[in-house]
Amino acid sequence: MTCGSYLIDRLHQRGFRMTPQRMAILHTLRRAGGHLSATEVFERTRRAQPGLTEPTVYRTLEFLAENGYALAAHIGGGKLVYELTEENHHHLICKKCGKTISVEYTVLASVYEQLQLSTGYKLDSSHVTLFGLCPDCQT
Amino acid sequence: MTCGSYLIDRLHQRGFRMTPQRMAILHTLRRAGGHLSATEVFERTRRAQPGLTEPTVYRTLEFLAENGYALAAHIGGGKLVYELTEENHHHLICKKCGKTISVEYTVLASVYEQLQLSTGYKLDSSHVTLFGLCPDCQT
DNA sequence: TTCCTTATTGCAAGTAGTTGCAATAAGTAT
DNA sequence: ATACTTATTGCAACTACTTGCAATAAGGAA
Ligand SMILES: [Mn+2]
Ligand SMILES: [Mn+2]
Ligand SMILES: [Zn+2]
Ligand SMILES: [Zn+2]
Repeated sequence: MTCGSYLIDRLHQRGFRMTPQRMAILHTLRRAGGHLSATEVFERTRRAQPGLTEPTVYRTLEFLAENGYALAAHIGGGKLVYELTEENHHHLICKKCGKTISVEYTVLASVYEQLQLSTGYKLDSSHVTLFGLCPDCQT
Repeated sequence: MTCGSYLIDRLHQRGFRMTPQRMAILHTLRRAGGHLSATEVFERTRRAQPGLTEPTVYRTLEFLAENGYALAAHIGGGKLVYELTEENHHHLICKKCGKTISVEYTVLASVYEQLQLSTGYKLDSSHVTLFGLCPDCQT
């Protein structure tokens, strides 16, 4: 039916509920395919859900990310974006022009394992964002 | 004299100016020793500089970080903090309890070099923040 | 269907951070 | 000292994000 239906059982098993708002926000994320800010999600989802409010969007996105239904990424300048969980990947972002490239999930795996051993911290090893300067901006 | 005096020549060489506001903000950062948010910097610096405004604080901190006079770090939840450049280090932050530990600068050097070779990006290799769960929060 | 519990939402008000622009004042030259 | 250039600031208005709380409604039980 709608594009969030597949989640209903998983939500219920954990005591959560499916709502029209969550359904619509999931639909927006699915349709976008890539990274969206909370404001973008709000503006796009509102078209199908006129009553939708900003706090609901912020809380829903946080909820989805915390429970593994979506990925969050800090992309610099304090900006936070979300996307639906697809295959695992990381990002390199150019601080100057904003150009973003994806990095294989496996590239960071060994380093993170080493750090986990030496510190005891269990590190996020998915959807990590690294910053730098792209080839064009290194003048 | 005041704790930002040592910067005056370096600023002038680049066409920048030293101001009472910058001096006072540098003094606040120096005295704190560790990470401070923009709001914390504003509230502390205002005590010595009553006319100081928020935009000036935000712009000054951004200026200091962009020009290598201070370090910025995203510490999760969209929070951004600043500190004066001392010895190089990274941070591991627990997403649950917020506990932060420092990591040797050298730990990440080799990985970042490899990534630079494979992507062409020149990556930030100082004051990197990684997220995860500390030993206590891994239940 | 109807009732019940409580997760979730909307509202209203608040805090945090940003931006355009005119006024100020740091530094330099005369 | 004085005048000049323009980097920097303060102001005001704006956008982004958060929070407490009462009202709503999802899901389960009777
Ligand atoms: Mn991504
Ligand atoms: Mn630090
Ligand atoms: Zn670039
Ligand atoms: Zn912890």
